[in-house]
Amino acid sequence: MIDINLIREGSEAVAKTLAKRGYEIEQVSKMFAELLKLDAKKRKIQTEGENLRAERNRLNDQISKAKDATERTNLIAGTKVLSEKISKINIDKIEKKIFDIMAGIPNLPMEEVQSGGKEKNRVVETIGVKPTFDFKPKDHVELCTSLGLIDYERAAKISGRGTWVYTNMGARLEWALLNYFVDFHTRNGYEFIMPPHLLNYQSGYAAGQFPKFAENIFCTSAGAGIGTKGGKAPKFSDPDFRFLLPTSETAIINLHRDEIIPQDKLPIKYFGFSPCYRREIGNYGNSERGMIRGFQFHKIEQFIFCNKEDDEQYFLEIVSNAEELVRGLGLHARTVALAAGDVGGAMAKTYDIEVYIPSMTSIEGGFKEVSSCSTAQQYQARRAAIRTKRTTTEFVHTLNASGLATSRLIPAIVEQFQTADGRVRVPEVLQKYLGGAKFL
RNA sequence: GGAGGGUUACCGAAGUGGUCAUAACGGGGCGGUCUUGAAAACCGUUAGGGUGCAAGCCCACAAGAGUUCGAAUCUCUUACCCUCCUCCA
Repeated sequence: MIDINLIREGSEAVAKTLAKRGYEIEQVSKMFAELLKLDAKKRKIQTEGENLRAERNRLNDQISKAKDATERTNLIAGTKVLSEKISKINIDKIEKKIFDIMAGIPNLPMEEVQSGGKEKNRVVETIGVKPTFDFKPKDHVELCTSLGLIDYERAAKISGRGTWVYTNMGARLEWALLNYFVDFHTRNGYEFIMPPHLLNYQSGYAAGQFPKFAENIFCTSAGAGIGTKGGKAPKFSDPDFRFLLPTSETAIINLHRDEIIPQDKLPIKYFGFSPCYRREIGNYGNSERGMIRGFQFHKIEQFIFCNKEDDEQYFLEIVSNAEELVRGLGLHARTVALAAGDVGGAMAKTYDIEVYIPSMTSIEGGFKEVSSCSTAQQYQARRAAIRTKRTTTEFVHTLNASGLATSRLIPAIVEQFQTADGRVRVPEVLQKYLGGAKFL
């Protein structure tokens, strides 16, 4: 949610900024005109209501002090009229309209963010060197299967498409990656968070998942289920409604929802671990075989709450942390500054770290995102009401970056580190977590 | 799942239809005055939101709805917490 004052004070400048995301200036201006009209109307109605209330409060005060029954009766009659008028004033409807428009406005890309869509993304950093092979390299699905790291077929049997089972050294490799990340962030002074995976509606609402993006989310409720008497689809209104978090970020933001964080607690640096559950509607294609995209994957997320002037500093910090993790594994990857149109709606600036997967070279050069590093500035904090108090209360800035997602690292690792004899070299930093194993 | 009890400020807690939410009373933290220093005492502060140039006004007693001229107080719904029973890794 952006600050409505920005639109009140300079709707043209805001429209111009949104145009960087590909919005039509004319359409945006029209929407703002409508919004400002509603806003003025809302404030007028609100003032009217408050004046009536003030008058009623005055009369009510007099009722208890009335000298005789006649005066009392007259005063009561007066307040009755006022109450009648007050009950007719309904501000909820107009407020909801304003909220709906505001909720639909994405965050404003920062000045340094390139205008335009994906094609304007810019590589800002190259990590490692592109591996070369003097034999015919295999793809990750083949390698993971032949080495017994992942069982795709049985995963389909027990769960369905878009899932996989980690088996044997595959499971240990996954575990090793997570350990490597946990140790790294802990060393850097971040606090480890393991949130519940099922969250309530309010958390989804504050994080912006509901009601607009509900179709991307798995939802549950106690009454839902096949063969259950009275089984039904989950509804928001269901007292047992929960949803499976799409990233631990959703849980971490909500940790401090509706709180005023004391200055001496800032910055708060967390890293969270959870599986990420996503429906991925319409996102499946042949190009994303194996574990490139699934309904459930593991991700460690860095998350920072800070004062606004520290935003830049911590943005650089979380990007460099994510790069450091990739570099530590010895993988070839790159960091890309996303153009405005490719930056997620809640974010003001995003750098993606993309790892190289040789078998996918034909698609965008074979680079796949393993970390998305962003600042939301005040956008998320405003919706979740997370503030701090200096001279007045102000919204904190929130920043988040994967650190990292494992499901795309395994394909990158097995493909980049494969040897002519069909084995895979274990990155040195992971060996201690794998009992010293040098090869898979 | 069953039966009770609760939710008011930083904490404890009073208030049971208007005269106590400018929140009684007790306690802790931080800052200040005073002091050679400390203690004590005193003052300020320790979570708010909306609107307005401002004075101010409105809202906030877990959340929502209702009764009433008027609700912290009465009624209903929901959430959360505690105790006991039941169940359980």
